Amino acid sequence: MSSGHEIAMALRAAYLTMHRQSQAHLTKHRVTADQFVVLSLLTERDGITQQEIVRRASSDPNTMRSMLVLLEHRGLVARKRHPTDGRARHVTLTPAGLQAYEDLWESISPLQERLLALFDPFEAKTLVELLGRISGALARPLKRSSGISDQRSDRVHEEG
Amino acid sequence: MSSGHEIAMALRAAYLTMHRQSQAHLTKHRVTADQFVVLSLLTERDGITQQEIVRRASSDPNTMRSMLVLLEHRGLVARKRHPTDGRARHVTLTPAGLQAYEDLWESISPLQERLLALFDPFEAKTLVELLGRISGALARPLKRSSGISDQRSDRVHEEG
DNA sequence: CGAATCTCAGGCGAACTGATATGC
DNA sequence: CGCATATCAGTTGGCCTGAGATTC
Repeated sequence: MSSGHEIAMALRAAYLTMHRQSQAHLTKHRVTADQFVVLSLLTERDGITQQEIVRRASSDPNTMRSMLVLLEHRGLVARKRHPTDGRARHVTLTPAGLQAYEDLWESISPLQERLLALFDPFEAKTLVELLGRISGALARPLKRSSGISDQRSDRVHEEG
Repeated sequence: MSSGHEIAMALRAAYLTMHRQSQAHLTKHRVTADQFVVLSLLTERDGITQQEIVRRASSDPNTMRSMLVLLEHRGLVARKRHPTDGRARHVTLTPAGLQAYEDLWESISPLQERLLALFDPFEAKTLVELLGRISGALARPLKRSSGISDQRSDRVHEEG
């Protein structure tokens, strides 16, 4: 029991199901689940580089750029030059973006409560820990990110 | 700690990381991770309807049709009329499809072992159970599937 | 110089909407 | 008839490859 394949299929089913539900809750705001993720990352730490967003969102530079350009056109984020590194972009949430995020949060919070209600506190903690093990161990060095450290550097744990 | 959002982000990161790795391992065979999932479902139970595949793959009819048409053009699956229901399609794996699946399995098994090695047996079982709770509880009645019962019916649990 | 960050062009698989044909 | 299954047309967002510009 519990082969690697079984874990993979369970992970896939859980993610796709949740993702569909998220999409459904957000679609009336004309925002996708992935765009919501980007906005939420910016509320957690505003003013970071695109590369940093790429890492936190488990995405890639090209995809993230087009997403951010789209969000910029809607006035939800601002993309300025990084003050000390001319190569990088300093991405921030606009007031409209923050407002949009709060509206989106209201739309999606019933789903998140429903998700949380499936577990007792210990189970929830366990689940997050086990999932973190997967993303931690299987994460690839996409572009060998060394990090600019916008405000403070968070160590990139290179797996041995 | 462990809010609904935190669970969702951990789930997302774990899935996307695993999905990228799977893609990378399969790309040399010109098969996507989702196509591999379809093939693996057919090896578990061959000769089922498209609707059944849709449910098991957590997908939708339109997407699944185009995937199956693609796999049919490559000679990996066959799509015939269902013997007792003229509306349905009876999807089977061709010999070439079975061979392809075995090759794909070899390519991807190192990743699956790596995935499995992250957990002790109890953790693996726990993880699968917790993930199953998510897909079970959040699954939507996409089209209110009643099931044709290809070989035996598996009860569709309508949530109350 | 090399390396990092981002930009740009283009292609592709998957998900979706909405409408339609056909058989139960 | 209603309903279920599958099909078809078309759109979109996200992921990818590969190339290039700019800056460190």
